[in-house]
Amino acid sequence: MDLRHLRYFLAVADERHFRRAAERLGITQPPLSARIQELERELGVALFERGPGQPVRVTDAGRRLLPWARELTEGAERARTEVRRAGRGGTTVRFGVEPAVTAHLLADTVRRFRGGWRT
Amino acid sequence: MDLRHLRYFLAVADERHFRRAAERLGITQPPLSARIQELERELGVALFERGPGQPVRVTDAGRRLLPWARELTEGAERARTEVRRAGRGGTTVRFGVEPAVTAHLLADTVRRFRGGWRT
DNA sequence: TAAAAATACTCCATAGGTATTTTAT
DNA sequence: ATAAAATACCTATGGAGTATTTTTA
Repeated sequence: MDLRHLRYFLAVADERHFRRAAERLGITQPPLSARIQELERELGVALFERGPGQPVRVTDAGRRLLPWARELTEGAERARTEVRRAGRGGTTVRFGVEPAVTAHLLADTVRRFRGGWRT
Repeated sequence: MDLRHLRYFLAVADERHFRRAAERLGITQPPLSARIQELERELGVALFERGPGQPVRVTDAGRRLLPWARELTEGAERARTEVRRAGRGGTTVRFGVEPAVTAHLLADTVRRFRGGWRT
């Protein structure tokens, strides 16, 4: 299982249609079917019910995979962004905001931050 | 960037030594160097300082990648486990515990759960 | 009969192996 | 001189494409 399998899985789950999902992914339908079959074989479980003339349905096991697939593909994207930024000398900040901090104060602070903290 | 790149990255960061990391990964040193170089090229930044005779050091950007690499590789493992279990008809439970719940009560409840809830 | 996924195959890109080179200590 | 990573090159696996088949509604 790699990130490609998860992206493909998400596309099929989203489109509920292999050909359209393949189109969205910029590939053709057969390799998409192959990748999904690989994933299903590795996990030992069907992720979709499908067949000619039937609508594609996500199975229970597939539904379990959905949030993980989203988390992992999005996490990879965030990692790329953060590390690239670090490579350009930037950084990434994460902070909590207590309820006592008003939206106005927060917005004002962010505005100053983007201006370079010239208070 | 796929999960393999992240596993390889973690191995090198852990061993601080390409040959030993490769050994741990069950491959040889040259393809490991190649995969790390690919990752660095994709991210546009050096992840390690290295060279003959120098110790391998993780760069600042590499340090930014570390927690993501751990989260993503471990997340993939958890996803596999959870979906396989669902395929066997099992499920995965996640719940919070308020401080009023004593460790003893919690342990007792888990024990009953594993026994099939025959209260 | 039509639509959709599966299958068969071919080709190419990429991962991994072996041998060798380069270079900082 | 040594140790370690980089490079060169070869091979094989696997991902993607095209053509075709299968199947069920």
